[in-house]
Amino acid sequence: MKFEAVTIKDIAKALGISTSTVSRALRDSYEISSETKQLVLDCAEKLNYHPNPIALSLKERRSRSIGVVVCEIANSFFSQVINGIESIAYEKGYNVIISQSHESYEREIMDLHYLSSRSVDGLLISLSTETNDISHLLSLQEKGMPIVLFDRVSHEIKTHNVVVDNFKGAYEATEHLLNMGYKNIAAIANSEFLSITTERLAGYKEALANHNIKYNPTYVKHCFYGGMIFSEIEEAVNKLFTLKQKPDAIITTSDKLTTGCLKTLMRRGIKVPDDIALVGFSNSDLAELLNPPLTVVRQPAMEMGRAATELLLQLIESKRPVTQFENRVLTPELIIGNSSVLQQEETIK
Amino acid sequence: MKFEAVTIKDIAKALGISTSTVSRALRDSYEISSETKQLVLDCAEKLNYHPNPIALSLKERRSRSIGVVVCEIANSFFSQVINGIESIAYEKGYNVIISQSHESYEREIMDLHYLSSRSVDGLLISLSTETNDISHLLSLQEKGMPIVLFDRVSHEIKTHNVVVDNFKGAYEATEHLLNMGYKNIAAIANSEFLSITTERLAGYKEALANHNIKYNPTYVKHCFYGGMIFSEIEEAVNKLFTLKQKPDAIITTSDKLTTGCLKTLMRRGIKVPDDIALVGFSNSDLAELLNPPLTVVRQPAMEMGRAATELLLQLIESKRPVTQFENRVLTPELIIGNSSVLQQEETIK
DNA sequence: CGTTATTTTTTAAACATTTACACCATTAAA
DNA sequence: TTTAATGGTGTAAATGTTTAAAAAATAACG
Repeated sequence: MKFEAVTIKDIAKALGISTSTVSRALRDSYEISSETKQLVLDCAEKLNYHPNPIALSLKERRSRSIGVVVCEIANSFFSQVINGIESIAYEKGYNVIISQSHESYEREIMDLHYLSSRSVDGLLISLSTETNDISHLLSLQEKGMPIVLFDRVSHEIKTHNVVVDNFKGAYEATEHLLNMGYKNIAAIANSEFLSITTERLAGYKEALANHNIKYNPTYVKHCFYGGMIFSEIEEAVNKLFTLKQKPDAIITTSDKLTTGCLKTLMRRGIKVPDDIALVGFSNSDLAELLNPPLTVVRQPAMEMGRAATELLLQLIESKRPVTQFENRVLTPELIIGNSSVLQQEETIK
Repeated sequence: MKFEAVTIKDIAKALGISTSTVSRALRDSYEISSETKQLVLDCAEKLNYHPNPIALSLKERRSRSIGVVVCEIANSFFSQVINGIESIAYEKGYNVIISQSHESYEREIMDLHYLSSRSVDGLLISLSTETNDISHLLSLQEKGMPIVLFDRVSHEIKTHNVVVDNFKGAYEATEHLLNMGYKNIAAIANSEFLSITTERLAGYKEALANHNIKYNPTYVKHCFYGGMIFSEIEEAVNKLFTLKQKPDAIITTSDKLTTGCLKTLMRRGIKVPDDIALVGFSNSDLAELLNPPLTVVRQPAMEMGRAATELLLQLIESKRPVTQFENRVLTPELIIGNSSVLQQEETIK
C-alpha cells in the first residue's frame, strides 16, 4: 500500500553508473565531471527523484525535526507561540512535533521520552504546572539534547530562555489599577512552582509597595492547575468574596485564569468593573469584545515562539558546545479596556 | 554535539552474541531460548537501550508520523481539532507534524510536498480557502498516500471525510433567528470554493424557504479569505448597511467571520442585538462572555480531530487497499446567547 | 611508448535494524 | 548407525544515503 519512491539506485541503474557517483553528482561535488552531473541531474528530474529524508537522518544522525511540549494547544497564548515556532521551523526546513503535557508532570516526562526516542534534534518546552523537579530535563541535556525553555522556565537548567518581562507586566497592570483608584487589589495566580507566578506576583507586590499599599497575603489565591479545573477559580473567587474587607479589584496571571475569573464573576452576577475591577494576562483576540472590554496584559506570543526556535536552531547547528546562554526577555503590552475603569471615573485620566 | 545512543550492536558485543540474536530476543521471537532472552533483556535494561526509530522507519518504510495541514493553528476551532488529533495519535504511538497553509493554495501544495517528502504515513487536511483544484491531493493519493479530509472537504477525491452537519447547523441558526422574529437575515460567508460555505448557505436558504422568506442574493456576502484579512469583513458589513432594506440579522459561517463581524459592528457603534442580531459558527470558549453573549453554532472540533485520526490510522494500517470510504457527519450544537434575542422579545420563547 | 600526474569513477563501509537462510548440535525415528 | 527433525544461533543482505579509499581512465611529458 506504500508507494515506493525513486532512489539513487534507480538513477544509477538507469545510467549504468554507481550510486556514489549519482550521490556526488546530486550534491554537486567537485569530483564529478560536469557532463556526468548533467546526465544525473536530468535523469533525477525525469524520474522525479526525491531524496529519502529517513535514510539521511540515519546517516547524519539528525532528524531535522524539533519537539515542542506545551501544556495545552487549544489556548490562545500557546497556539500563538506554536504559530511562531512553526514559522521559523518551516523557513529553516525543520518540522515540528507537538505534544501536550496537560499540566501533568508525568505526562511531561512521557512526552519528553517519546520525543527524544523519536530522535528530535532539539526541544522547546514550557513547563507543566506540576513540574518542580527538572531532573528529567537535566539528564536529557546531559546526553547532548539541545533544549530551550520559554514562558514557564526554570533557572535550575543552564540553557537559553525566552520569557516576557513578567515583573513589568504585572507591575504595570497593578499600577494601572492603583492609578484608577483601586486600593484593595487581589491576585489570582497560578501554581507557586511556576516561574511566571513568582515573577508576576513580585511585580504586583512591588507596585503595591511603591504606592504605599500594604501587601495582604489573604488577597493572593493560587489555582494549582491554572484554571484547567474550573472549580479552582470559582473557589478562589468565592474566598475573596467572603473576606471581611472585600477586594475592589482582581489581577489574574494567565489566560485561562483571566477568562475563567470573568466567567465566574458573570455567573455570580457580579458586575465588572462596578462591583470589582479586573485586569489579567491574556492573549485572546477577543478581549476588546468581552463584556466589559477587558484590560489585559498581552504577551508577544508569536515573537516568543520565533525567538525560542531561533535560539534552539542555533544550539542544534552549532559546531562547538555552547556554554554562553541567553535569557531573552520580551516586553508585554498593557491594553486598557473598561474592566478596570469605573464609568464615573473615566475622566480621571 | 549529539549523544550517541546505545544500539543493538552494543548489546551484542557486551554479551558476545550476534546482533540478530539480540534483535530477535528483544522482539520476543520464539526462536530464541528463554535464557538468552533474559540475558539480552537485562543487558538492554542495564545499558538503557532504546530502539532507533529512524533505522526502523528505513527498514519498515514507515515513519509512524502523520502530517496535518490546517489553514491556521491559532484559531479556536482548528486548535481544538489538533487537540483531538494529538490525543489519538499519542495513544497509538504516532507523532503529529503540523503545518499551516495560511489559506494559501501555493503554501498548501508546498506543505504537502514537504510532509510527503518527510515520508509521513498519512495526511489529515482541511483545504485552504484558495484551493479549488485538488489534483495535488489526487496525485499523492495515487502514489499510495492515505489521506483523510476534515471540515473543508472535497467530493472530488474518494477518501474518508469527517465533517459537521453544516446544513443542519446553519438551518437551525437561521430558523432560530426567524423564530425570534427576524425577517431580513443576511449571511457573511467564506469563499465559494469551500464545502462548508455551500453547505452552510444551503441550510440558510432552506430555512428561509421553509419560513416563506424569499432568498435575497444581495444579503449574502463572501469573504474570500474568511476574515484573515480584516478589511474583508468590514467591507461586507458596510455593504450590508448601505442596502435600501437593511438586514435585521446576520449569520456568519465561521469562527473568524463571527468574531470579526462582532468587532466591526462594535467599532461602528452598532448595537447587537438591538440594531442587528448576530448568530455565527464559532468554537470560542468565550462566546458567553462576549458583549452580548453570542448565539453560536458550535462544532464538536475535538471529536472531529479524533474521528479523522482514527479513520486515517485505519487506512494506514489496513493490509488491503481500502475502497469503501466513510463520510462521517458529526452534529453541531446551537448555543443560544443574547445576540439573537431582542430584550423586549425575550419572552416570545 | 612508458611513466607520472591528474581526473573521474567505483568499491566498500557505515548509519541501526530486521529477517531469510545457513549452520551446528542434539535428539528422535528408522 | 544413519537420517531426519528440532532448537538455537550466526551470516549476510536489505532499507537509502554518504564518503573515505581504492581503482581506473585520461592527460601530460620526457
